[in-house]
Amino acid sequence: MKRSSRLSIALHALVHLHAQPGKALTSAALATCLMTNAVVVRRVLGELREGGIVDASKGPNGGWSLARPAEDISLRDVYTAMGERLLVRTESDPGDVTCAIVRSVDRVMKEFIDDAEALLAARLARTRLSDIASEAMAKGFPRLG
Amino acid sequence: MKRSSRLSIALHALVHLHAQPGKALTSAALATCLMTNAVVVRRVLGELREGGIVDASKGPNGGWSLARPAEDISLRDVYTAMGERLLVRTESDPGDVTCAIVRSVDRVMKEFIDDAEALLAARLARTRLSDIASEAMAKGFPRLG
DNA sequence: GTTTCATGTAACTTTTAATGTTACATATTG
DNA sequence: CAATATGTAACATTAAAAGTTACATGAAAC
Repeated sequence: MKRSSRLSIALHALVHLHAQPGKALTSAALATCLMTNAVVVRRVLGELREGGIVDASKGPNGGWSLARPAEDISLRDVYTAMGERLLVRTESDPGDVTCAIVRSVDRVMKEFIDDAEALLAARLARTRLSDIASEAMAKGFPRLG
Repeated sequence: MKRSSRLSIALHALVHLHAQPGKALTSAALATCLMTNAVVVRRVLGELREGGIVDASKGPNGGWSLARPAEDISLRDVYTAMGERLLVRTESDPGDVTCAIVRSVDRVMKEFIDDAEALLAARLARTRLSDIASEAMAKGFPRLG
């Protein structure tokens, strides 16, 4: 996987977990389906675990599973748990902040970014994991063994 | 300048142009103040020129100037002219789109991104170059010779 | 017209963040 | 204790942005 957002990776993994209720999926199995690496999966799902969205268990028959129903997981929950940034950063060079113009630009941009984050979060809250899952399932998809 | 957004660079340059009405500023002079390179300035302002926000003139006493009053330049105008992305990209790996889940995730994310772009553009439209400039000028700033 | 100065732009290098990889410690099941 | 999975550190790779160099093009001043 070259350049997809961690958010997309997370959602893809979560749909797989939702599709296999009661069965823990390993990082390795998910990595194969997501066309990425097991460590990358652990890094992403590790954040979701800290956010209480998924559970992880070690040992034989261990792996990842949803911590609560897909209906109760919004994209905002996932976004927040990951500390993900949907907005690109706009800070200026630290050596440049002695300039009053730079400070004003930074301040205006910060106000904008703060507003934008709130707007985005509100929009993300409107979509739930179950919305993605039901659409994907309606079309059929390969299950993990 | 290590990692600031092109949008910040553009706004910084535009405020300088606004502060020196009737006088064209060169890429080299702006680069010094923006703590970056003249070619970077030309690349950014070149897009604004195509968007009708600034004018460029060659030869002695040439350089960059605003194409219209700062009151008539919104952050949205600048954003649009630059084809800038405030949102990080979320596409999945092209080799992965045979998976129905990936396609559903991508579709949901695309809907979200489209909505988000509209929200951000509307928010950007509320701030004008003159808003940034008047704040910066109230605090004083170094003029370019 | 020639000199000077500025933009326009191509080609290349450097830098940075994200991602991928390897290796191994830790914990859990049976 | 053997097998298996997460957790994580350390390092390598990759891709995008920015920086740099070099030079062609065009406009003003003399």
